[in-house]
Amino acid sequence: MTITIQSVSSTELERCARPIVAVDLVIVAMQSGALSVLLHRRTEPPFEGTWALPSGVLDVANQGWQGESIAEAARRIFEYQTGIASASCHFASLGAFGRVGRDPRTRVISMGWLVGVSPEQAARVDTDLTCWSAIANEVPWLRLAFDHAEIIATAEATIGTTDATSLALSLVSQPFTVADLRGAYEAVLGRPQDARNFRRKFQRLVDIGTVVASGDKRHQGKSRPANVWRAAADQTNP
Amino acid sequence: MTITIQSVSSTELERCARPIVAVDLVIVAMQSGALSVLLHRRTEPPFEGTWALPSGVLDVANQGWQGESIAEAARRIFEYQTGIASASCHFASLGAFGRVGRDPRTRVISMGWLVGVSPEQAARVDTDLTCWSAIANEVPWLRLAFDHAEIIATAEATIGTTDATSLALSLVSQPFTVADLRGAYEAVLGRPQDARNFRRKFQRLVDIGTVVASGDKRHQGKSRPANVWRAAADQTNP
DNA sequence: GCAATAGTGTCTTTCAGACAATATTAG
DNA sequence: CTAATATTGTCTGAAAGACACTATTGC
Repeated sequence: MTITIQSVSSTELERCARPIVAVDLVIVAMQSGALSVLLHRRTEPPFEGTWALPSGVLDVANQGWQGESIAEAARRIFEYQTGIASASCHFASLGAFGRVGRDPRTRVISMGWLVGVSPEQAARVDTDLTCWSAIANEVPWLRLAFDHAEIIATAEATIGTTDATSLALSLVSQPFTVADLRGAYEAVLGRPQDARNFRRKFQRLVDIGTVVASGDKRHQGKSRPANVWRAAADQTNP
Repeated sequence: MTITIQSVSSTELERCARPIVAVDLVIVAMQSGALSVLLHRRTEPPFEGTWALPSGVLDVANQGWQGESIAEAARRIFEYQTGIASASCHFASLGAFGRVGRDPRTRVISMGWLVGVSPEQAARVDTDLTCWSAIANEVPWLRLAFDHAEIIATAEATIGTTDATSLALSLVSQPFTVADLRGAYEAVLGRPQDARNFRRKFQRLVDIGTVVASGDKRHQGKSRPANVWRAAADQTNP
């Protein structure tokens, strides 16, 4: 038996039911040396009173034509929810989360995005109905709204398998010392990094131009001053 | 200035415009030693007469409640379009493709999926309005419908960066010889593999149980018979 | 014996991880 | 001089790539 491949007809395309497409943000920052996720407390059903990821709905009709791209939506919703300019932040897609029933109201396909922000940026977020929860802390995950625990688990897996450099660079204040960046790597990778081996890895980042010397030095207390560095301009992933 | 994070309200969720969510399949198979992609010729606008990837629309309302998950949709549409049982095939998500204007009719967010099929399965697909096009062949990509050239480019990038083992195992007939699998690796990686170094890599797959000896031997023409092997049962990615 | 493919071992390079000593500042 | 942090170099093991020979079959 052979099969002939068929296209979706235009009439079928017009008639068929459509889901909502949303964006869920896993916004991470360093809090006292560990990775934390930004959560906010829901004030209406469903899941009223539980913690949830910041999110928003993809714009399909505005801006004159078909709305905005998914990456644009992620940045717009991030800026709307946090007030932070997205240009200096690291964005990485976590894929689609489309389980049936993940939102009991209607069918929602959500695109997960991982966003890394610096300590200064993180400090600007209002903590009224929000909190930064350590990602290693298992307790709150059990009671998160929707499938947000699954999205955070995917974020953890993505963080663990992709190159840590872009994310770590987005988590440190600019400019930074080698020790600062090493701390970010340790937060991202979840394990201590040997200072000497890390310096070798850092040197490779210098050699390929990912980080550049700022020329200044910085010293804290009574110790030898450290050289300070900056991420090269093109470190954000669109 | 501080910002308070807000949830999407239920009324906004009901009112807002919704996109179509679709699935585009990059179905790959080995054709005379090289990777090929299954294309079909469109018979209606838009892009009438041009080549396109097999695709379908996510089911949101049927099956009683909210329809099907994205992975279920990918397998359903694959089986509908090819007649091949999806259980023995390798599925990997390529992410979302949601550029504004990618479909001129209406806003469509498409989930790309990479599917690897064996030569026997590939041979079952009718070649009436379809073709297997070598993935290294640049010419047809220029004239593909929608953003399907971009999806195939993403598939190539994904193939080049992820571990080739699962995909290669899905591309060979079962059972297979070491030389068969090496040919699949060469097609996937796009470069020749040294037989001796590959045997060492293969031995690691045996050691961790990814492939198991079938016990038989196979010989072609006048040469020494080769041992034949099988992929372990749990090689498909859902 | 000859043709053809299957299967095995060694050397080198590269990268990651374990490990200790020296350098520069404030006090 | 002491405290504190910054910076640098060596050894070792794992894995990948380059490379040549032996083994088993049909004819």
